[in-house]
Amino acid sequence: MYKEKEELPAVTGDFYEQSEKMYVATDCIIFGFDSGNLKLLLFKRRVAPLEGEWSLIGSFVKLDEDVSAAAERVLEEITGLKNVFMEELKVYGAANRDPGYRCISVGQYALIRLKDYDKELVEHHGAVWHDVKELPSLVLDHEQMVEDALEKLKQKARYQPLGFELLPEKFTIPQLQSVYEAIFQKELDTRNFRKKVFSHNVLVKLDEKDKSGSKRGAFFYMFDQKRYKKLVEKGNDFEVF
Amino acid sequence: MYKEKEELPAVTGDFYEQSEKMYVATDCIIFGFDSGNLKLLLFKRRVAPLEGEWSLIGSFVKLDEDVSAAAERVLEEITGLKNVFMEELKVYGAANRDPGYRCISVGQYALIRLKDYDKELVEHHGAVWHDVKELPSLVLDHEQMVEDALEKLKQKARYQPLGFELLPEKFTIPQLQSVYEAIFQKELDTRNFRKKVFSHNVLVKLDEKDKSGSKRGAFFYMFDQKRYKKLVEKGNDFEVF
DNA sequence: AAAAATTAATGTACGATATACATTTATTAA
DNA sequence: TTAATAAATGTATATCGTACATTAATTTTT
Repeated sequence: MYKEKEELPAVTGDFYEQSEKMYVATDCIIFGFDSGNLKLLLFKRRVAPLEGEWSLIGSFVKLDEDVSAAAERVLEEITGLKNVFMEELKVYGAANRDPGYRCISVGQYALIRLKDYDKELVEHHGAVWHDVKELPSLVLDHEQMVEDALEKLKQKARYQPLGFELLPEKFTIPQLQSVYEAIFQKELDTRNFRKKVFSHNVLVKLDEKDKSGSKRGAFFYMFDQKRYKKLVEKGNDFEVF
Repeated sequence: MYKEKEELPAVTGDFYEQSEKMYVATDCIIFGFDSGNLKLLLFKRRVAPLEGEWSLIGSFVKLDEDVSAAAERVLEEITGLKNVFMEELKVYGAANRDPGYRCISVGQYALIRLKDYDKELVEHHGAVWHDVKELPSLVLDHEQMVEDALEKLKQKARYQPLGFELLPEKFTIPQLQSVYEAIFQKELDTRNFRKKVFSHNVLVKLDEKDKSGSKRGAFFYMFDQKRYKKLVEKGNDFEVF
């Protein structure tokens, strides 16, 4: 027999010693929506290294903490929000991505309702909302993360009802359309949009109107989570859009 | 001013000390295709811990190594193959996923041509191909990884020409259909399948026939990478299937 | 009180695509 | 020559995507 350890150093699953530490971090790409535009929450670093530079909001993953929990912790620390839509984007694992340390980062993107977050907390951390069309330079590979997140959002939003995550519970159809126009970066036809979103029977019309946007006013709607879940369970692999 | 470090422990991006090590690994979900069935390459552990148990093939990520490079290294060490389709699946980051150590794993799935790999190398590592419909129990969260990979493959294969990665360069339409039937886990209509795959003009018909599967023989085709890339560049967001 | 202004809401016709479905063809083996 | 086998092909229908213009409700202005 051959000596297993020597001939099969890496794939056998037994541990070898690493002389330096490997760090694991998570960075959050936090999206919001306001007056027709997608917004991104960025953070101006107030300590070295990279003081004064804009970056995403992140943290190291603690040794006894799930990676997803780390991202939830960061989000809550910055915005005060729990239980919002958040999902893994991608691992950023280039050996040289962070000069000086070896650190991989798990990018996670979140969609939040701009009305809900804790403004004091955000300001206290030096975090600021930026229009995604006018972003400053970001540290490290954070610009890549944002680009990837925008692309993933575009893809996912076609088959999962993500638009609703960016709006208040009560919203109007013109508002919803505006969200999707921001995500897909193109204008949509009003009539076709309505046809599509109504076709799934997951919107509940309310009696109330939103008069802030027009003289006539637009009816409020709510998204029916239960009915949506039933559709998914039935294996309905439908396009929300 | 407040003391930044105390009040903002985690989100400022500066380093705090971790008392124990965080390990980063990668596990490869390696798919092949043979006689109508999807196959998965599994590895019977020959050393403690978990000796004798089946697991995916993995490795720790080295300190000076990209995460993706680690997966490529594992794949080559096991199969002798380079430059095959491989893509990140998901991070497995539960704090307690590996008893004893804190280790996160980046799952990566690969699609390989069964004719190409180095059989001696595979056997030498104690790796064995299993039909995905008859898998043994796997260690840790590896069963979850396989399930996730199968689901992702199903999703991705609709919009990206992944089926070709599992076949030899020259293949017949019945073979190709068989691959997609294995991926989607359902039977497809011959006429509609042909209509669809030919509609994109990315298949090149050869003069040669494959007589192994029938008396009449089926013509060989090749996938035209260049023409496919042109379509993608034109922004053609088409369903391969 | 009437008119103007503004955004919300609605329907239809046409083209493209998905789906369901049965027969003929090429070749080998008997 | 016949039988057997899998490969190859076309059409009709339903569904869905897309393009496109007018009317309705309400407030503000005159």
